[in-house]
Amino acid sequence: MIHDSDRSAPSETTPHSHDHAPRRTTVGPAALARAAGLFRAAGDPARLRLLEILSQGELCVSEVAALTGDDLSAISQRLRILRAEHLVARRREGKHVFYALADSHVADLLRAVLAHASEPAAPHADGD
Amino acid sequence: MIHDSDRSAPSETTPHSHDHAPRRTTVGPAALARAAGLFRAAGDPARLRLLEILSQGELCVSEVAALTGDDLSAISQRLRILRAEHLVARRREGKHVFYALADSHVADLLRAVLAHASEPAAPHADGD
DNA sequence: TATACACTTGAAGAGTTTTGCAAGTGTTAG
DNA sequence: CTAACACTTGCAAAACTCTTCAAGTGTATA
Repeated sequence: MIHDSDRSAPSETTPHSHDHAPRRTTVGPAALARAAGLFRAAGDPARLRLLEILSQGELCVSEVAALTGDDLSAISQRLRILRAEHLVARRREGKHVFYALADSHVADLLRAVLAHASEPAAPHADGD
Repeated sequence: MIHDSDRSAPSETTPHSHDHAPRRTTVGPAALARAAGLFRAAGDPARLRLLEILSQGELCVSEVAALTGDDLSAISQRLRILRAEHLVARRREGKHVFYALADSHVADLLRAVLAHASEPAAPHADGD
């Protein structure tokens, strides 16, 4: 049996609340699912590169295709997935369709993860 | 007809008539790949919930299992994926193995995405 | 040492996703 | 109206991922 005498027991006693929900199982199942979908959409090298490219400015599909060297269909397909998660916004102008990051939150998230990924491995004292 | 301030509408066969900054990779390709892996690891509801749980404090596998009601194996498997992307850190103490978020960057990223996902749909002027 | 406990790992099956090509939609020019 | 251009979507094959169960590793205790 587990004896919690080892250390500060990680008991779920959260005495830092009076009228706010103290024991929220999660931040909200729906929000969690949306967040997971968002991460999953961004969790692909090709799509993440697309986001990174768009973070530098609005571009139309042809321009993106020219930049990455990929097929129009492939770009469009990826953009569709990104758009489904509201990561990018679409704007039509004449024959061209311009894409850009949906909002600054996306750019922020992008910056955060790229910064984290750019850093060398975090220091680990033991077992890694 | 397109309005006055047409952003150099690329109506010709060569749509690269823009005069914006150069478009090379701002982050290294390796960083991009790491970031994608990180997103992909977090892009699963079960794993994201794990991260959210751990953001509240360090826990051992049994405790997590008790909280989520999942099998030890399942938890361990997910934790492994999270650990492979350096999202969580492991610490052994006797028979127990404690997990926690790898660093504050992860907690930050988590907060950012959950905040974004918690918001209602962003207002869209047109095309949605 | 042997046993129980806590966790980890391997492997197979099910389910989901990515990809490439071809056909389809919307828009402007003639 | 027809043609060309820019992009989007459907479909089927291939690739990948998640879950589950059984067996394996490491640690503490009798």
